[in-house]
Amino acid sequence: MNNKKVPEGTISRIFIYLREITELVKLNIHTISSAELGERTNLSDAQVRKDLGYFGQFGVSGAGYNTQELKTALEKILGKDRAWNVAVVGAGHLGSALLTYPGFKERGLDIVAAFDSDSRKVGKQMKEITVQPLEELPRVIQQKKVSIGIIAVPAKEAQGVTDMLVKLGVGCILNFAPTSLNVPDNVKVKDVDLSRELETLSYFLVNKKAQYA
Amino acid sequence: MNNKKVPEGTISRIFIYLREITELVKLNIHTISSAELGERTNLSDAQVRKDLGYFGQFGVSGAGYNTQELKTALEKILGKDRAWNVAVVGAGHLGSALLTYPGFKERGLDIVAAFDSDSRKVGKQMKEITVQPLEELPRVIQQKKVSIGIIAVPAKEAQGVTDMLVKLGVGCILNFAPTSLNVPDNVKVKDVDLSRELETLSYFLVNKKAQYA
DNA sequence: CAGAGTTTGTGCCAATTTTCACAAAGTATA
DNA sequence: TATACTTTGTGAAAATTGGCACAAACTCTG
Ligand SMILES: NC(=O)c1ccc[n+]([C@@H]2O[C@H](COP(=O)([O-])OP(=O)(O)OC[C@H]3O[C@@H](n4cnc5c(N)ncnc54)[C@H](O)[C@@H]3O)[C@@H](O)[C@H]2O)c1
Ligand SMILES: NC(=O)c1ccc[n+]([C@@H]2O[C@H](COP(=O)([O-])OP(=O)(O)OC[C@H]3O[C@@H](n4cnc5c(N)ncnc54)[C@H](O)[C@@H]3O)[C@@H](O)[C@H]2O)c1
Repeated sequence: MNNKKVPEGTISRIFIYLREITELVKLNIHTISSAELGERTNLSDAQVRKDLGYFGQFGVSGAGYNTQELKTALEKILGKDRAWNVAVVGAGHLGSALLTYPGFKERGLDIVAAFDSDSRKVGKQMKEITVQPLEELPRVIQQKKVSIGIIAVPAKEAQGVTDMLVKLGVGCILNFAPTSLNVPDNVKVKDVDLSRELETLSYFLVNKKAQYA
Repeated sequence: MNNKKVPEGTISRIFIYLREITELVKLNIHTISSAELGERTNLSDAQVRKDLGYFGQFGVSGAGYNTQELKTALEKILGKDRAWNVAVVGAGHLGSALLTYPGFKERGLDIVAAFDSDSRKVGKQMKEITVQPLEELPRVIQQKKVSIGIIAVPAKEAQGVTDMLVKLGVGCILNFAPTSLNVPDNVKVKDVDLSRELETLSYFLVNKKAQYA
């Protein structure tokens, strides 16, 4: 264990390990080595050990990691021993897909509200959630103690919606709109720009020959 | 200009610059400095210059960059002077959202086919695309010269579908399934794990106090 | 319980990426 | 045209990140 800053990549990978470990516990596998865990996650054994090392010492030399213990420890550290309340703004194609996805709840991410400015969308029921008008946003966000917001509105609406959320104390935002959001330093934004992901892949194709020349 | 390997992050950011520059051209703004471009994209001026520097010299000292020229140059370099054929496998909630999204085509990413193993989904029309049965995949992928595949099937189906695509010569894959895919070295996979993105954000909340302590 | 084998945790090094900083090259003005 | 100002392009420094390698810690077997 050390006090050094944990790299962003490590945090992301830790959740991969946790996902795998959870699977192993279900399969009644009690022990796993960093090498095996790396194999299953397409990462190196050294990477696995180094990543876990940021959070503590969980392993046993010569034996590996106890899956149940590691699972419990990681869940505690990562804040997975509680659920997080999430709100989706924009109940269009993408917003709807997110609202109906059961995988979030399974992982402690509880979508508790959805908003849309279009009256035709308002009132729609999706799973347990009813789409509410944008006017309700301030009240509901505070009442339901939402700490994570998802932006699924068109790009030119994104900054405005973001400002509302930030003002209400939402601490982080997952942004699907292809635009750069401005937020204060204490708010964390994660962009998911799908066009850009595909474009980056296409660039790989453009330069494939070069790479292997 | 140099022959050095271009960092992945640079490639991703270059598309951000291009998006912004395209906007500027539309707004009839003819010139922009690295500082201004950085401002608009939440990146540093040095980062902007260094990134562009991997691809050539586009600026004019004392003046900045000509937006139209930079746009044309970047589009050429990035392979945006042509379109890429994309196929979506899995026409469920997420797949449908992707199929109806007009933003891809605008950026030269042409979804030309969609497949689903569920007969209830097959035949559905979404924009110009009709969902086809999985059996048609090999024929269609080759006929339509698909070079990018999008995996939007459940996690346990993902590897099987991936293997099919890889076998047919698809060069890169955007994977939405929360699982680690195994592919040969010459195939590029980009994972979009939305649960993990949200989890990573929640970790930020857990450690927010610590960060500012 | 001794000796062989396994696996962790981590210091150190290598590679990559970002930031700094400034000479060189331009613009603008009068 | 000269002078002041602006901005680029890029080496060199700093920071971050990933991989190696091995002592130490533990297990397993006979
Ligand atoms: N659908 C995709 O596959 C896809 C892919 C990449 C990026 N995106 C991005 O994700 C975002 C959403 O995409 P989508 O396909 O769901 O679009 P969509 O048009 O289907 O849905 C957007 C929704 O936002 C609502 N809205 C508009 N302004 C609003 C506001 N100010 N407050 C609240 N709601 C508002 C609209 O009424 C609509 O229901 C867009 O920014 C888009 O560029 C989507
Ligand atoms: N919807 C979301 O918001 C969301 C969020 C995070 C991750 N994901 C992931 O994205 C993937 C798709 O999610 P979804 O919500 O669209 O699920 P979904 O169940 O709505 O759609 C999956 C589709 O894949 C089809 N399918 C199943 N096996 C197939 C196969 N072998 N070949 C072709 N098609 C097959 C199904 O018939 C179904 O239509 C899943 O892996 C999910 O975990 C989705």
